[in-house]
Amino acid sequence: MPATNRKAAPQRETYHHNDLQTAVVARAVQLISERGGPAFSLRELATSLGVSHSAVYRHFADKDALLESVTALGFEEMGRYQQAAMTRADETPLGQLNALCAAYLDFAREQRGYFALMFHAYPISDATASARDLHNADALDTLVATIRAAQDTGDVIPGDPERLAAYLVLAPHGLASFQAQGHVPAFIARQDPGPLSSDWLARLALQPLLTAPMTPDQIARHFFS
Amino acid sequence: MPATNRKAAPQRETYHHNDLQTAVVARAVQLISERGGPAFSLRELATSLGVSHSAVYRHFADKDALLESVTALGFEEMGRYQQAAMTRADETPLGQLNALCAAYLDFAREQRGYFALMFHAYPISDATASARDLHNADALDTLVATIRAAQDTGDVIPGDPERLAAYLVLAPHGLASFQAQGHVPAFIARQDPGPLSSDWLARLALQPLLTAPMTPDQIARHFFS
DNA sequence: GGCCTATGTGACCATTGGTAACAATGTGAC
DNA sequence: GTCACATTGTTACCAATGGTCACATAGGCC
Repeated sequence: MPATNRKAAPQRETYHHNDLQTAVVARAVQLISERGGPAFSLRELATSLGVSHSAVYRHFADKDALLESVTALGFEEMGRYQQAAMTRADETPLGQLNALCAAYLDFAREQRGYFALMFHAYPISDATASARDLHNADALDTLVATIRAAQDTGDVIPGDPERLAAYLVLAPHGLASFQAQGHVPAFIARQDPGPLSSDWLARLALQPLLTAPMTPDQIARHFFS
Repeated sequence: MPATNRKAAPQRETYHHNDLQTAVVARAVQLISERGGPAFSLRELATSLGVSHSAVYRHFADKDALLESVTALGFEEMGRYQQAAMTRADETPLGQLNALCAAYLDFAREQRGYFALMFHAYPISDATASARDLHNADALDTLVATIRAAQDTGDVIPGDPERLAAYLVLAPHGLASFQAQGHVPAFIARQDPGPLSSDWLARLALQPLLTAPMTPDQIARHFFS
């Protein structure tokens, strides 16, 4: 036998795998995360689960269908990042805004694979598009409420909160998009006096909306005390 | 003969193609532009040029090498968009800023294929990364100078021009990234009272930097007089 | 003309996404 | 229990793809 040029399939003793569907998605998530995108073959995925590649087609119409499932999980995960940011942030609305931006950037950095599927795929599938709209509807409520609160405390400039929210999404998304690609342009990266941190980047995006933006001096003192 | 399931190869009468390298890149640009990304096979490219697929390997080490050449052209093209924006814009610095942002968005929309190669590929190749840095160095000079001018006229809020430039790149890039994927989130799209135009989107990104942001009423009057 | 190099060809390979006929297993009706 | 049937998995197969190699053709230079 030519035997194993791939890692030996973990032999299972039962003929049926009992929850192959879940196992396939889980492994796909893992592979995508490891490789920063859907750079795996169905065959290697199936083999690594000790299953023939055609078994996968019992559970997913094709590879795209599998990727859509994974993408949907990505939006859920992103929602969890957002919620965690809200609960973990200090109590000021401005702190929360900062945490929300930072969470977006953390997600793009830590979950490259998900981010690529969610935002760097073309053409975007209908399923992904509606998953995104659903996520946005939720996320927007939180964001707008937080902006309103930050306006009430006088930290954020006046204006229609939903409009400000639109700005506040675009800049972090732009940054996240660079970040996800693994190469933040130098002239942006050097806005950060230290190693790139999400908190820093979030602050950068937020500055234009602040009634009292920090001076470079203040920033240096605040972060490198 | 099974004959042509693909479009018949345009027969050439000379054995040598005389400038296959150029022809390959040109056709690759065309295919990428038509399909919004590198969704073509070397074989179909070669066949459409009336050449065997292995001929391509005389001029490019592999497919990635070809894509890198195309990507480099993308940065050149983007530079032209930027320059055109500067010369075509009305004479006020603010108008120029708006035109620069709009040009970025126009590029993302009109040159989806280039944009995808340049900014939505992962991992980014070294060649692409340095092409980008080169482009950025040029583009940044223009941008910073324009921002400075707009600050002098009092249209743009004070602050380190390079920092403002960083923001001004991030927001349009975020927008462009959505746009390139063909699905601008609803809550962002509805900031625009009319059909999505780059000019509108540019204005959206610019608003937070303005000393006198427009009201929705003003915008409506300005665009739908 | 003769030689060397550049360029193109066809045959071949392993891998990939996908399909289909078939085999093993679970399940519900009787 | 067992018998039909739907699930789930397997093997064998297919066409397309990126890539390599030995070979063919052409151009340039002596």
